[in-house]
Amino acid sequence: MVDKISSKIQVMIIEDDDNYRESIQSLISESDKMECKYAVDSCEESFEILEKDYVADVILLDIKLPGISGIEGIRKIKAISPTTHIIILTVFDDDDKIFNAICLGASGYLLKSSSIQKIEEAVENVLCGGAVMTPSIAAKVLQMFGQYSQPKQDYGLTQREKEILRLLIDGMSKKYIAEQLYISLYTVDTHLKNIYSKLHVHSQMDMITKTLKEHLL
Amino acid sequence: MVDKISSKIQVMIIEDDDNYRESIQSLISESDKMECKYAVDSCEESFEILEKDYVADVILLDIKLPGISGIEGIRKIKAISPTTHIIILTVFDDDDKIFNAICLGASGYLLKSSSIQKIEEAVENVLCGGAVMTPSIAAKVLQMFGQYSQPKQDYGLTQREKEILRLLIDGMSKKYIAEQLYISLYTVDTHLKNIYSKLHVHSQMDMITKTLKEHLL
DNA sequence: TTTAAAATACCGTGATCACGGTATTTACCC
DNA sequence: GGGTAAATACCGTGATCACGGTATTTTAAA
Repeated sequence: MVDKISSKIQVMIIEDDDNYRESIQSLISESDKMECKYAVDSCEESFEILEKDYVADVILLDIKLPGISGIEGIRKIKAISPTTHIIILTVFDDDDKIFNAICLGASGYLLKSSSIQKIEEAVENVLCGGAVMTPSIAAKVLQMFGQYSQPKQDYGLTQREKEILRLLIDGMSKKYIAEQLYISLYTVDTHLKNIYSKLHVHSQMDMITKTLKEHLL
Repeated sequence: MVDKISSKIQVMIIEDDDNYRESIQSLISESDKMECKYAVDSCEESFEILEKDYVADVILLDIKLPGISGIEGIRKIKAISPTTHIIILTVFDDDDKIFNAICLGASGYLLKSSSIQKIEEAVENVLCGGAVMTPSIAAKVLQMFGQYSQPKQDYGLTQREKEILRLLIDGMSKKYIAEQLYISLYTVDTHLKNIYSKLHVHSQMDMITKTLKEHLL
């Protein structure tokens, strides 16, 4: 038997800074829960390993990498090994890339300055289906969430007007709406005129973009 | 001098479970960084205290409360004391309420089962402008983020088609777009026809709703 | 009970749109 | 050099839209 089956969590590191990579690898080696068989310096290398038999439970992934970047790598890694969880591990200056990363399916985002305890904790958490973020990242994510669900400005639409707006957004024509609501097409027109006036728009298109962008309704 | 000015972080607790409240309060009292002068069992009580001189740095807030709920309370607390950070502290069964909470301006969401170390850590983090989430919450938040920005389906729009789509979403008319791009109105029309065909829609409205809802572009 | 707001209905006109054609030029790939 | 995709241009017709009026009924508030 060449390879003894290990019950430890299989962690892979993709990081081009030799010092950091080796340092993390040796720290992980000291853990009794985790094991790091492969620590590579590019996504390309990791693909080769993953395409063979090796199954990584968690990959610690740097963003700034030569060749295929970490962000791009996420997609491919997920494609080769869907069950593998990815934790982004980087310095804090990538800002907008973070969002790409988490949208692409990374389960966590940690600073390189994080302690080995934090990393171990993160690894365990993502294996349980959780996600991990440093507070600064979390704050940004939450901030975006806040923006996303603010009705902020109230244009004083009446119930009927909102109802008609909803139907229009669902793709119905004025004519069809009139039929559905058992009212005259002229009435729908009047409502529409009032909505336009309240929203300060001059076409259905403007109205719909405004409604969807500002999350009215 | 009645009140000695303390340099410790001022933490307030709003929690209706007597046991839990008192237990947390006494644990905080043991900390040399935090101090808990007020531990109340309703939002109403906290309002009174905040409306006087007292300034809380952080409030640990339960969601399920008699009278004004924690969710509703957030808004008022923020109104009275805008600099106060709020950490939701509750059992994990509120699910959708979490999102309301974070959208309303809570800086963190912890489980009641969290250790005092985690709580202390969280308090320090939110004071630095960070946010804190338990991994399970974070996973949900990220999941929503992922949905929000997936192009998933590619309709094979060409560059020019995307450009025109963008301009239409910015509220421009076909005629105006033609002028801006120095092309004929007929050409815009042709592009539009092709876009319709690729997106399987039959009007600008449908096109825009589809584009915005599916986050194409 | 008076007032105001909301919902309803109607008309006409000019503008814009959707969509069926057809056709040419450019660029790139095999 | 032939094939293909992309971008460009043109035409006509019927449908739909935007918007200016005006006006009645219903409902709710004062």
